Amino acid sequence: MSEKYISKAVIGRLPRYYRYLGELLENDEERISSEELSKLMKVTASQIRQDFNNFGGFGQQGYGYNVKYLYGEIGKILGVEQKHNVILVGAGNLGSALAKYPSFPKRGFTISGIFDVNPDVIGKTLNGIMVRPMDEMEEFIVNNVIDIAAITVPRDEAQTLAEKIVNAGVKAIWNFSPVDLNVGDDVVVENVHMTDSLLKLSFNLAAMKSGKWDYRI
Amino acid sequence: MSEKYISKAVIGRLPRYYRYLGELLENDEERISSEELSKLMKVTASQIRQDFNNFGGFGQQGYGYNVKYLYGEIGKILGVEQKHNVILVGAGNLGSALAKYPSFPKRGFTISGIFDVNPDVIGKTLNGIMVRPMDEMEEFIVNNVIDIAAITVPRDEAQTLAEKIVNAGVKAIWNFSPVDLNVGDDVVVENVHMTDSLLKLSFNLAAMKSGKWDYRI
DNA sequence: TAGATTGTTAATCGATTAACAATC
DNA sequence: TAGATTGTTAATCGATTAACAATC
Repeated sequence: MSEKYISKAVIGRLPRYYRYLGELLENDEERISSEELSKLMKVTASQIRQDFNNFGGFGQQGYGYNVKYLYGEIGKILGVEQKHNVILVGAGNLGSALAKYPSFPKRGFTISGIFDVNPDVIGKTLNGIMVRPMDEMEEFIVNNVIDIAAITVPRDEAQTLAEKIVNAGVKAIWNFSPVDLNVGDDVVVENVHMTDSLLKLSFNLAAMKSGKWDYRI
Repeated sequence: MSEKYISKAVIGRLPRYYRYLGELLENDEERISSEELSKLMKVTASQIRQDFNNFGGFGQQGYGYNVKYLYGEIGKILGVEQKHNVILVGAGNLGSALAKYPSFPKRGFTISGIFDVNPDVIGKTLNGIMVRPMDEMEEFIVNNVIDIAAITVPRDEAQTLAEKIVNAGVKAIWNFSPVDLNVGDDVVVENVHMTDSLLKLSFNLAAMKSGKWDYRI
């Protein structure tokens, strides 16, 4: 296997590059050097060049990087070129917010199914998509081509549902439940643990105020 | 300054420890060794001991760690002992979801104000809290003791509002807008960039399917 | 006391930064 | 061609893991 190893650190930075390049593109910037981008993003130019060169050379000596081209290449790497079918598992407050979030369709992520156990929401529509009973989820996954399942159910239901989702053939889970899901290693999981995030903020605030810990990078 | 330096990596792991210890406590576990916890959390026992010892010795040789005590100590470190007053800046889909999220009050984070520019939502209530006009935000911050502002407004409004929030005296921003906020270094910012998170998932899915990159830890 | 397990030092590993030759 | 800036190797820095002495 001759696959190039890409570290978690690099992967974590790619969406941020994509975001900044998208903004530069909006502002009709044609080219940018690693030095200029480094000032904008507050990282080192060296890191930018190292990061990009994990995927091959996108720049040109003496010129820098063509913004449009670089944006496109990083988009390809991130899989934004392909369309993705997403289901929402859980139509509570967070699920509803995701259903209406405009950035996802813009990036090619289409919500094609929403599922919940609550009879009060089943049959209602969220952003034009009908909420179906949770029982029908597996059949729906099998009959449609679902790439990603976003899980927004309560903690204790998440693992069981994740197993059903995986058994039905989904290979990517976007997990908003405050648990670490246990799935096979042919399935990728990305967690959004909002409470963890809030506690990190709380730590940093307490650390700053107390002066007890030096916590910055 | 004799403050102990705590790395970002360690801070990032604290909420996860807190979560696991909370679950152990729910299950009436009295003690746990770093070895047992390491199996549960899928990290090394060595890392657990190193992490805890950043803050002083919480364990006892030959015994391990007392779950209740350790949970309490990490809670203190994370600032969960104190009550926090939070305002929501932006009452759109995500803001509404946050207003109704039950985990936050449970951890001592009280939403005491919600602000929006949209006349359609101003005056309405979210989870019993009235949505106020954005104009009133700064006065509200000054008159109340606000610890944290959660920003869920569109990208282009985030920086301007962040400045107003900071000028009014808030020292912690929980940022859900897809931009990096520019604030002084006496203000802490924690980002929840959901699109970035989705793109990471998309990358990992594409990498796994294509076999082009070896991307796991 | 003997066994278990922490706290902590030392060794290893990986990621970031610096430097510079290659080249547009 | 000369100047600019990349791509890439080497040096540094930081984080993780291993090992073990301290001690409950």
